[in-house]
Amino acid sequence: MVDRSGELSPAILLVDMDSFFASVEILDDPSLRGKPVVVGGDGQRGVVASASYEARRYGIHSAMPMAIALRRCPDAICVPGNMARYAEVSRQVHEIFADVTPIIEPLALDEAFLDVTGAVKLLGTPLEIAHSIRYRINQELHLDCGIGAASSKQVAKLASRSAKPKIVGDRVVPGPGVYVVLDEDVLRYLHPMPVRALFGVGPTTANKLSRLGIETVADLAGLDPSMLERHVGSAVAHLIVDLANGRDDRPVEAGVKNRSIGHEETFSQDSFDRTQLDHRLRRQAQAVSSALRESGQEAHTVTVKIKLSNFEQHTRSLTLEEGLDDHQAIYEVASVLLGDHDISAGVRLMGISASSLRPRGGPKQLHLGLDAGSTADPLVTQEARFELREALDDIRKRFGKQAVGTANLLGEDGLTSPGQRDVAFGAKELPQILGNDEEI
DNA sequence: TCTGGGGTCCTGCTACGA
DNA sequence: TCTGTCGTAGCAGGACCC
Repeated sequence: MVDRSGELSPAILLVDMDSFFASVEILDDPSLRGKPVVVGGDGQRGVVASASYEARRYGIHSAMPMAIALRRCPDAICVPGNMARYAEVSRQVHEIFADVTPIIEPLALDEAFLDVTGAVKLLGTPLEIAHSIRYRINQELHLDCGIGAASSKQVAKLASRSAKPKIVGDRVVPGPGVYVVLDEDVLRYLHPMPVRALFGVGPTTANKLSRLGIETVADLAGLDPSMLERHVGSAVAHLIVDLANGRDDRPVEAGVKNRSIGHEETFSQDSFDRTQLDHRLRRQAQAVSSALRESGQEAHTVTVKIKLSNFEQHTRSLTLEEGLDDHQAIYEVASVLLGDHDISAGVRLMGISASSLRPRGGPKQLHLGLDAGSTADPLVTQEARFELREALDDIRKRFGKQAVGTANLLGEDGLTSPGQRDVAFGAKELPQILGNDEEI
């Protein structure tokens, strides 16, 4: 067969590791090889994060409640999972990608888009590049993957599924490993698929479309998006009709930063106890603040989410002028937000998320909490103000009297004048809680 | 059968300032 | 001074992804 993958422009690969978490567990413990392995939370409330192909033969798949998975296959070996280890292997996989192209957009630990357009002259056609990446992952890391190649992200993603092994009945049928969809074949490839295959069509949207008699991508392709707007919203309507017609010009973007960082947990038993929730909130605030500092960012919005025993979900959020990255400050904001929640129904899950992220170390707007009336704010403490003043004095001692000033004295570019340090103070007050932080 | 944890994006509503 | 309009930002909820 003639390799025409060189005609793809841009040439986009989607590399998807096979049963990634389960495969890493088997790699680390070869006695698991050939056995049904499921990775995920144990207990009654966990779900499957990854399942080996032997486990999939029993109808087990990711996101399935662990209780059901174990009922389907009582002999399945349940492994709790080790995200740090998976992240480490993921980094090794990315090192192989980096030898091919710098344009890598990770989707998850086990998946990434690669734009290999620039590598074609040097390394061969996209098909040859895909095979060489697969070969190296297999030889160097002893793992398998499926790779889809196309000139758009959406089609490359679907092609990667076509490349992977399939479960037919209770048999595992090997896939081709690499699957290329040429531009001239895109519509032929897409149109017979169910609408659910498209990115952006989940169970809810698929149900709505089904009620309108739209079952396949071909059904969707012939529609005017404005006819769908009333049912699925304008953004989704335009997105899915475009995708159904093979229109997708989203580029592969390298170095995309997270927009939020969060931590949440489902409790083994519903909690009705505010003191217990408060302890857990403090722990979650520590996890989030550590992650923020590790990423070199600070958050201006803090959101507390709870899921009640009846699965109702509620969020409360607060946006602050100053960025937070220390756990005490995040905890205090989260604590106020949690106080707004009615927990009488019992809390199944609770989490904190930090968003509106900005790089740490840029010009800061700290809050003094010193002006009249501001002490009404529950977050203002005498201690914090005292410590803040001490910190200011320290800054002035070390960097001079001009080292700190008020935000309204900043230049139009938001920066202090040359020679000044990068700390300024705003007028609306909510204190930066300083010091006494065992993590700092 | 009974639903995790990490995220992103969109929508509708409300408040607020110009 | 009051009222209506518009744009923007924040908030809460929902759908989606892996």
